[in-house]
Amino acid sequence: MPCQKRCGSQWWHGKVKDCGYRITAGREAIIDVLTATQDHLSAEDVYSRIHARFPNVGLTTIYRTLDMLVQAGLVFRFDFGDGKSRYELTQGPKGEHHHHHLVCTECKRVIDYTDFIDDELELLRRTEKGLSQKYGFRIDKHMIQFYGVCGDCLRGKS
Amino acid sequence: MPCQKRCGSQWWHGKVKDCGYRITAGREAIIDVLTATQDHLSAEDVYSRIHARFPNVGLTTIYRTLDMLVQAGLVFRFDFGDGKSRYELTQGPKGEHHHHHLVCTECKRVIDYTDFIDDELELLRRTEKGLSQKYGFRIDKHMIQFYGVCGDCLRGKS
DNA sequence: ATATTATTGGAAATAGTTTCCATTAAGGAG
DNA sequence: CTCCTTAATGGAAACTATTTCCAATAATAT
Repeated sequence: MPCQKRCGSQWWHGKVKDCGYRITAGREAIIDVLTATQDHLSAEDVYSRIHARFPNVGLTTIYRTLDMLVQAGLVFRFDFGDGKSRYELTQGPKGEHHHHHLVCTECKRVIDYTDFIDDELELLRRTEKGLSQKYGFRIDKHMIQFYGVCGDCLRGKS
Repeated sequence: MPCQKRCGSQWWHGKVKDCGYRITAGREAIIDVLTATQDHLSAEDVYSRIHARFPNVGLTTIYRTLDMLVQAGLVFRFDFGDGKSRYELTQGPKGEHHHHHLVCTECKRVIDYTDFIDDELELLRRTEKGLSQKYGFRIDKHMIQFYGVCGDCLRGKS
């Protein structure tokens, strides 16, 4: 696929190049899809959204590229317990919206929350520091998820 | 499989029965394996440990039983990013050792830590309360994991 | 001891993800 | 701008963890 027009969003080019990866139209398209959504997309989700515009981008490339973006630190891979990986930008073009997740174990709905995030991040920073000292780890990222049953499912039941 | 001798550990029988499940030798064996280890076992791991003593317990039963134990709240399922689920008792017979995880993304080693856990749990309690009020969730459990590169891998590299 | 119903093992099916390999295209050098 | 090297690609096939199916078996209530 020729890579004619890629002017819109270059904020991520540096990180990708720094890791020795090339900029391609497929990668561009995947980043675009992830940038445009608030959802937690699976590889298949990304594939179908891309396929509409670029019918010749294969599912294999989606997997490969998502892996690559995870390596490069641009994307975070989540597991919400439904058997497939979900992908999200670690941060958008402007560094916005770091959040944590609240997962309904009944309907599998996932809520992003940012409430309390400041307290959480503050504690996490302290914990990260302590852990990295005690265990000699270099800590790159964290993950916090709460699991439970959402209001709808609670009402729908009992 | 006849269930001849199951006197050792009955602390979990109540929870299982309360959920309408039966006590079987296979379930007994699986709980025993999980109780006896500090590791993060996959279904296959559990299978091979059980198979030594009970050659006629099938892998399917392992999966089924682990699912059931997760439902009953006795076991927690983790995903450390290596493509297979890992299982751990939510708490041992005496409620000991609640911990969080530190995962090396290079060698996949997982360290259980309990340092800082008090501060973390205190914050989590507050967050849980706030979240459940705001979003109407009933929160059942949480998961905190840190990802990074362990000391050995850091040294082995650069 | 018996009847009911959940649990079981094994084979086969499924689903997500990875591998393989010949082809194509990105990015640096000239 | 063109050439060259090497990474990236697509599609089919392979792989692996997990689930489904079903007839046989065993756990509990009576």
